[in-house]
Amino acid sequence: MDDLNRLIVGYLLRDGRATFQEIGDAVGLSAPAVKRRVDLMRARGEIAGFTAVVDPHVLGWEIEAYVEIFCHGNVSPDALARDLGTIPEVVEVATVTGDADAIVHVMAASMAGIEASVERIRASGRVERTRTSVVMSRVIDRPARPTGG
Amino acid sequence: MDDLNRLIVGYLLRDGRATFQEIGDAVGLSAPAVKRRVDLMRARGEIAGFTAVVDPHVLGWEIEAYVEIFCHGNVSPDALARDLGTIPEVVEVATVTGDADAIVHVMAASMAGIEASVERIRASGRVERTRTSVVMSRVIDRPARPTGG
DNA sequence: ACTGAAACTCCCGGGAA
DNA sequence: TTCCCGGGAGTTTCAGT
Repeated sequence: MDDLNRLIVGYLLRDGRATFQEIGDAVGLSAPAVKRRVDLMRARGEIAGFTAVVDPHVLGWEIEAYVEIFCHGNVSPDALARDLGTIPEVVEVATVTGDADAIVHVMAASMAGIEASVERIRASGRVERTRTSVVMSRVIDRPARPTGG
Repeated sequence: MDDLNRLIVGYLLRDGRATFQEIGDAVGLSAPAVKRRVDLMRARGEIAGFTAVVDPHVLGWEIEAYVEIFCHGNVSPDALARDLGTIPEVVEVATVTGDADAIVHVMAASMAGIEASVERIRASGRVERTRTSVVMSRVIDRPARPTGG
């Protein structure tokens, strides 16, 4: 991963549909050279793909919440992935330091969907209790952190 | 926002660099027809843009944290956006119900970067105290929630 | 449908191991 | 020499009107 690739990635983050020629002009490479590098990065998994950036409301995901989960004893990330991976509303899971064992980001079409998801989270394995913070308004949401996939 | 547009968006979420013709074949439209619809959705802001999906580590954002912030009195989303928008490491901000007033997602290149960001968050305006949960491992990170921008 | 432009695929040249 | 990487031209496909 050299600086040239970083430049190309930076360009693609700002405009995922930029032409290879356009990128090439920006970084000082020919279009085929850019394509080769992009193909390589895709093959290596450094670029997972390309996606449209969509207002979540458009997709019908109206409500979201952050659920802190507190577990019995130790939690392995693998177990978490296994237990929570089957819940479609679960969009993000990260084990964290501090009070909680993990933070789960949930998105659903309605409050009932959030409730059901939290219920499923509770039911899954070692979860002792949860603490839910429902999002009232999303103030900042930057593309700096691509969500992977 | 009709079903046809939803189909098109769905296709673009899976492949942000799909050609209009390819999308047209999938949804039963001609390429120009697809383009007109996509242009309209972009103009309306339903599609905010297109971006590459990148492994965050590749960009040098090695460490992330969730910072709950507790404020004096009321917090307006606008004020939050103004105060926190200038901190580049701040990737997500959402006002929430529950204990905290808002949850801030921070990504940085190092723990020092996280620390500096939290310091800046504290310094900005009405923040009374913060509670930081550093991410140990990101277990699930789904593309279902496009990150906006 | 038509025009211009971009993508894709060769093959070639130069520099480093 | 061998391998890697970038440049260039021809062909096909796509974008835009």
